[in-house]
Amino acid sequence: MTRATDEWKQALASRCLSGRDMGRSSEGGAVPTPTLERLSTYLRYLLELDQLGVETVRSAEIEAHTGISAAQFRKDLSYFGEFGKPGIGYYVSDLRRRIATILKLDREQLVLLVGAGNLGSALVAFPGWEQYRLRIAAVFDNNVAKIGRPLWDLEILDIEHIVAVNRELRAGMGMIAVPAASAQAAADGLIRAGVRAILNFAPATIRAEPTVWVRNVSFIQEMAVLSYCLGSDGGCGC
Amino acid sequence: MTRATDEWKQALASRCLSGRDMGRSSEGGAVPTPTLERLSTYLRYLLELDQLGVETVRSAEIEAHTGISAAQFRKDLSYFGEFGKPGIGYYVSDLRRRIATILKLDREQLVLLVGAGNLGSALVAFPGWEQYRLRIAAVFDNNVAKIGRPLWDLEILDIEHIVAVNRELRAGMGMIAVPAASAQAAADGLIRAGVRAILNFAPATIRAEPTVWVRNVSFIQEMAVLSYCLGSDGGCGC
DNA sequence: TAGATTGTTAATCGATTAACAATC
DNA sequence: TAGATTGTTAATCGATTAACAATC
Repeated sequence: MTRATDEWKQALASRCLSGRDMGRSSEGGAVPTPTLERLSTYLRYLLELDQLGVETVRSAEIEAHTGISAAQFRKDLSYFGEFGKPGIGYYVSDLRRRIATILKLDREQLVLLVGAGNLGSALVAFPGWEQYRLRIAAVFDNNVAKIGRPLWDLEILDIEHIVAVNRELRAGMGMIAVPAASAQAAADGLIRAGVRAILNFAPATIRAEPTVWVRNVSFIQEMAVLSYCLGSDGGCGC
Repeated sequence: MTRATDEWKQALASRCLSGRDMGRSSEGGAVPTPTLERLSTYLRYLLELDQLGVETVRSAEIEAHTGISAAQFRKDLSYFGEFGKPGIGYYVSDLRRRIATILKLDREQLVLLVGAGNLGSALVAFPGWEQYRLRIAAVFDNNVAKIGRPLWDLEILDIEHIVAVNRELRAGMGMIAVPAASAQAAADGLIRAGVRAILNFAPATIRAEPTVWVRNVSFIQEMAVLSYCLGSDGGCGC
């Protein structure tokens, strides 16, 4: 058995896994992680309302449509300033814009994708990126049979060239859509290329320096939680 | 603007979104949701160790390889009983088996998938299901151009037939991999078919009775959180 | 003005951590 | 036995909720 070095323990602990670290609001206070996660849900609903031409929205309506309580919504916003008018509510397009700015989604953010398999293909084809001003700028793989081939409107690039490619692109974010066994190598490549935030879809734990943010999406873990809930008629932890 | 009925508010609140509801351990106590989520991470690591032929593992090693603290690991297990031997650690294959049983992954669990697009295709092709004893038993779509065609080793079925099909299969879980606009209809179909737990990949809020468990996987929300973290050199909430 | 809804505070609730007695 | 590691308790920490004064 390998034992963790203190370095690696520290690296893990200081990132996303412990839930201990906080964001900073514009006023310097700490922003809870769940607040950041919910901001994106508010943004989704506000984009919907904006497209429908709705002008104002009240916190009670946010609760009705997202399931997040009105009090929670107002508390979440309070980390970043004042957004509404008592007696009226919130101006949809103003709030949408301000939340987008908080999340740095008011400018285009480039994303590198590692893994041109089925999941990678689905990620590139996902139609929602544009609305959030995220753009997958390049796709990489280590499979010579795939390199050079197209993946939708992108050409699959050699993972060996990731550093050189991103010297041009300067993407700040990356996604890992490779098998678990290759996930760490993919992360290392992204980090060498200058990526500072990584979304990992592989069922594997990624090691990275504390300056690199890593979040994990594991649908198999989600299904495991739901499996536990099966059979319980209420009061399940999910 | 539509206002939420109390019914619908209640339905939302009593499911997964608030984090208020708890699971129940075998001893009747409440199990925190984060504990259930971590159990699946432990299981993943234990499956790895088991395949490597490792016989015992200590909580400090769990911490080193998963980033979840040793104290947290022991606390999580304590909701379900005693699993280890002081001075020794845990027997890998025993612990693996017992965690699988807690998560009801000691038997095959059937899953219905709605949506035979790129994401649905990637989900069917995902090689990890078998290890968790999850099996996608049928795929449904409402697109006549797709119905009847194969998706890997499955035939894409008409969503209209979902109730009849699941009268045979008796799957308890479902996954939604359709555009946001169709997500609620997909959920309604799954629920009519008798599914009790749903994993929703669409960026949409699903309404369901409190007896149906819903969890959401939203990679765009994950990317939004990471986007917020960009630029902060440390102390980001993710 | 009267009614409605915000922003914020304090109270509650729940999860994580640290420490250590029990025990292999 | 001595050393190691568990299971559990109590303390800490953080997030959610409820209530209400401020204000449109």
